[in-house]
Amino acid sequence: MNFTKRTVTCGALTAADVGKTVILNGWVHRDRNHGALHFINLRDRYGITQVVVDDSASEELQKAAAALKMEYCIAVTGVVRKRPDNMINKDMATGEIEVQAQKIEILSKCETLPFMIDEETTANEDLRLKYRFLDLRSGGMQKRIRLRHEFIKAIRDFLCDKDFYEIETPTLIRSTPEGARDFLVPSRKYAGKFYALPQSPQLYKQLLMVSGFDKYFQIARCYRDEDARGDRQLEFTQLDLEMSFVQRDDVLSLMEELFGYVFKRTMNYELPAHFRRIDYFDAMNTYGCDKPDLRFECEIKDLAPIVEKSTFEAYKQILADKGFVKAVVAPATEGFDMTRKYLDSLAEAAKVYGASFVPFIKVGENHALSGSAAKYFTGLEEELCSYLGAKNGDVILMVAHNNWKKCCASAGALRSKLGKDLGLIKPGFAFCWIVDFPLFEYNEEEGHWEAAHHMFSMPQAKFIDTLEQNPGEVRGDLYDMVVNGYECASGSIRIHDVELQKRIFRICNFTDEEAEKKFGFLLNAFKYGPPPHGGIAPGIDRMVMIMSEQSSIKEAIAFPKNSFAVSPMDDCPNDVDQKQLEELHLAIKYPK
RNA sequence: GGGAUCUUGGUGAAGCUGGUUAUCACGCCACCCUGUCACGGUGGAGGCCACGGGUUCGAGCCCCGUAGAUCUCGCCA
Repeated sequence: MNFTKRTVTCGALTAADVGKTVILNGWVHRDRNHGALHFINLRDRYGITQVVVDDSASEELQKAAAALKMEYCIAVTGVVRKRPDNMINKDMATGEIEVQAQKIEILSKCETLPFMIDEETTANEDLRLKYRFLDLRSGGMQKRIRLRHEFIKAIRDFLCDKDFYEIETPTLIRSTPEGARDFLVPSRKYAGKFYALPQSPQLYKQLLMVSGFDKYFQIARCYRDEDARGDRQLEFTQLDLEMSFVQRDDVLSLMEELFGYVFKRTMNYELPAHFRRIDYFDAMNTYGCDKPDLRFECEIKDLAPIVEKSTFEAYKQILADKGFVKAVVAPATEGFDMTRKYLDSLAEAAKVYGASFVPFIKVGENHALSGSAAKYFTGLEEELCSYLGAKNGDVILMVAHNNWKKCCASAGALRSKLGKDLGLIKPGFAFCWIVDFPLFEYNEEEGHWEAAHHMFSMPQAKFIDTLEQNPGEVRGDLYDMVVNGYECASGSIRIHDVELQKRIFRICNFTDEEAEKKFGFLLNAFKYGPPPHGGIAPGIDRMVMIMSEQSSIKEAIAFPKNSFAVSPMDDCPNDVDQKQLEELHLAIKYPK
């Protein structure tokens, strides 16, 4: 096809180009027609350039300009000229110049838009996804997709400089038990058999270690057939990474260096040389979750010592039953009233995680207490306030539960909501490591232990001899990287010993025969000189979401699915032909 | 599977304790305009207020149901 091909992009021209004849290709972003003077903002991925058609233009050119509508794709031939001094637009990269059009060619027309192409699209998400190709034209989406590209490029540059190999692993793999639900792919050649899409390249990267590729990474697509969330899609991208002959701190240091480099390069943001390391139990007790947002304080305190002395019988009973009582102090905040209604909304947030009610105490002058639970602490006013560091105007919120995790999580929900609502969150990026996770957790429904992380993580040395005696006490060489309250990477030092691996399978209720059948290829490989190894896998989409200060992972993905795992644009998932089903030896049994 | 919130011209919103002609901004169409840059001005078109029932003299508003959306609990090694 013949068209007038661009000689420059819409972001390139400066005062240095004045006098040049240029050709621009792009979309009509804004169109300001003053009759005999007509401005057209022409946009492409690189920027926006102002095109002018004035009364010196031929009648034909003026007509062509008048026919333009928003988002027409056009070619403009013209001469770069400096704008008059008082007409320079300092907010535009190309604001010093404009292009005086000599010829305008319409490359393609555009129907009336379903929504405006702005910096950020305000239309509801369903419509944005249906017209994702238009939504992606917005300034915000363009920036985020660019950031994602630069982020991945910086990762590749950094790791390749460190002698890592980028190696691809299969996306049609065998389905393995445990973990998330697999996406299955039916086999045509083998009736009744299936491939699975990988939840992660976990086993392959371990096998690569056995093969001697001692520094591996991959920008890997992963698939988990679970319900979506704000920060979770069923299809997502990880930086999958593994190294041989390393210990935990080697992996953590590498990540600190990597993210320091990447944040500096892509955002000119300085990260600390080392990220704080927090023991899993400390994180739960202090922040109420294993992915704390460290951009604000508002720490959770154990209230048991004070409650013991109080007359709060309901809570004392919970403590007597080996339960837990925790408190969060909502700091007095200018312009924010702790109304009854707001306190109720806090209680609702905590109840989601198991708290049955949330007593509160308002602190007045000289430790005067009021509120639903104040009466139980008569005589303890000063002690309570100094223990919690509560001052005049603060509100003390309490939660209790027989279950430690639920007590922590309820308090964590309070902390989290207060951080957002009271504006306690400081700008920036707060990285930390959560370390020493328990290796196993008990599955009440199934009635056996299972891996908290996955079955290939190394128990810490001091537990190895006595794993079976009390699996709940065993801590693993596990680590999560957390940023601003999001789990952004998860990793571990792996097991590389056949016997130890078999013991872990047994604790997780796999017989030797089952383990051999399902993981035999890994156990077999471990017979042939496997190196000590470990790794980590940061989530790319989630990092880009956080870096661009978004709260939805969809903002970091070009073509995401909606919350019901549907793509409204191409209407997927969709029906397939009966013939396809027959080739795959499948029959559909519809639910009632 | 559960919970919360929501659904009003193409888009985003307003619409109070139910009251007659459903309001505003952007967009769209027509015309005017020589320095705009989210241009401005004048005029115009465009709505069974998601769908189906119910209460009422009267429903965008109240009640019930259905569908869809967003967030969330469970789930996510």
